[in-house]
Amino acid sequence: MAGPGFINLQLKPLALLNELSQLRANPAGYGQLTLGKGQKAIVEFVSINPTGPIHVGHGRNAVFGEAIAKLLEKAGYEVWREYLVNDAGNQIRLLVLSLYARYRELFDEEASIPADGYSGAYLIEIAESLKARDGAKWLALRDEDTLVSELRAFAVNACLDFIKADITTLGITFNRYFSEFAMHQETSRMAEAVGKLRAMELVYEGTLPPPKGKDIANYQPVELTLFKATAFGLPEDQALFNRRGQPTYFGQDVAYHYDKLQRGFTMMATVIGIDQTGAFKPLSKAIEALCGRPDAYHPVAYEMVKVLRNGEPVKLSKRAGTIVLLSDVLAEVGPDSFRFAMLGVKPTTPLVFDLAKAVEKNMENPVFYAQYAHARLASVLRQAGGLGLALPPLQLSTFDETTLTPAALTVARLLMIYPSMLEQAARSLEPHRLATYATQLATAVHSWYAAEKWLDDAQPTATATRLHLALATQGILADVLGMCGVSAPETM
RNA sequence: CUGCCCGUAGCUCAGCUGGAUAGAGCAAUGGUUUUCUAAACCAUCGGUCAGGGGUUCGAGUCCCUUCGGGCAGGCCA
Repeated sequence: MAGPGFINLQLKPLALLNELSQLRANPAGYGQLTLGKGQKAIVEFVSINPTGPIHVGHGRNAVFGEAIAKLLEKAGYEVWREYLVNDAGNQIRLLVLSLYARYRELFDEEASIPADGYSGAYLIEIAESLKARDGAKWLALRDEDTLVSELRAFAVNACLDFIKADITTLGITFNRYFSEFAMHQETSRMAEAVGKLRAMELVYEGTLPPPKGKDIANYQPVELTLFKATAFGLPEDQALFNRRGQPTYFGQDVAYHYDKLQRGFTMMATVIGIDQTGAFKPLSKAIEALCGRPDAYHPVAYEMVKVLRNGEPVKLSKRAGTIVLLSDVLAEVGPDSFRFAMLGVKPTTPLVFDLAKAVEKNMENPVFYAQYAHARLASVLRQAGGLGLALPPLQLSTFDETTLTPAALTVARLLMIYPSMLEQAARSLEPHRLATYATQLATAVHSWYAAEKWLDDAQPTATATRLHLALATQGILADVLGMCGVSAPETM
């Protein structure tokens, strides 16, 4: 952290004064970068299939995505936040049929949840609201296709309501919940994208080799519409449509990202789980072909969250109903401490989330440490005001760097690297640097706080210099905590 | 079998484009409030950066390899 040498000795005289003057002149804009040059960026995140409530692991996605969005704004992009509602696949059919089984159970009618369906208790709740809305209206209807088309919107929206409640608790707002189903209903993006790729001779009709690593009974090769991923050095081509002629997941993704390009986004970030990373290689190549730029698409993969309860790992399974709901955890530990815990480690590190420790309100929760540093500075500045030690104007006659102690200079040095830290984090889409920086700065502040006699009438210039630095530090702490989505309390 | 991710102090984790004696918090031990928030500070203890080889003036960081752990590998979702 200290790096080579003693940077504070290398500081040119007045460098700190100039820096603080800039900060004072425009507190909100300090650290604002121009990397994005006002270009349109889209951050797609969460995007969980609307088939039920979300668990604690999805919270990591939400927190990371929001922090990336804030970073890109800081970097000078015009940022759009989007949730892709995957309501076009077969899982929605299973969801509706599972819901319908629960619905029939409410009337003591014969019912069975499909083999690959959803048996979680939340569907009982949703079935009850369906019954409340429509009564016995659907009991006589047994045709599955009709059921799916009639109840699709209700089922999806009910599940989305669960998800949106958690999103709201986390303080996140999406510009749009983008319905994949609606895109296919209302536009011809799929055909357009495929046509464009075909014109580049990247789409052809052909057969794929049997899948490796797994034996599939009765495997029958069939001719499909394929994207020529092998042209980009990937091991296999990728199917755009399945044998029934419907778009595959890959095909839907290609169409969706083509839509993003048509909407004018030149920077497309997507936060996805590590288990999805196999999919983004061919997708990134398809996007590269569609827009002609290899740097438009930025997938950000994050590792899974392992949850410990009483020291034992909790197995996460929607089907078994053993998921740890995000809403439960948020209710227990609060959004601030959850967000900071999720942001504190880099996304490629598997995160162990200990429920017992997350509930504790002590140093196991670093968010308190950082917030406390902010509150302490606020307290000093309050006291100064009460004692009539109001800050004189920030200028050469009232600011003397040579009066600053080593602890204060450590803080000053951290303030001055704030913009470069932000740039680094924005360039690499690594928001965990924000949390790391916040903790570093808080550590320096606590040491500083304990080392000083803050309000010293006998030494007005030294006191004023300290207070100027404290005010600036408080501002930076508040800013970086805000970037993490965490509050910066004046008192604790 | 193939691909991706990970392996840093007893535990949970940092470590910017390779740069000087590897850093925090928790845990352990001992100190610090006649002044401004002790949810804090200070000191001590604790690491052959999984093992081995290579590139380099210099490697936790880059390359190869071994071991160990995780996740993927339909036209599924």
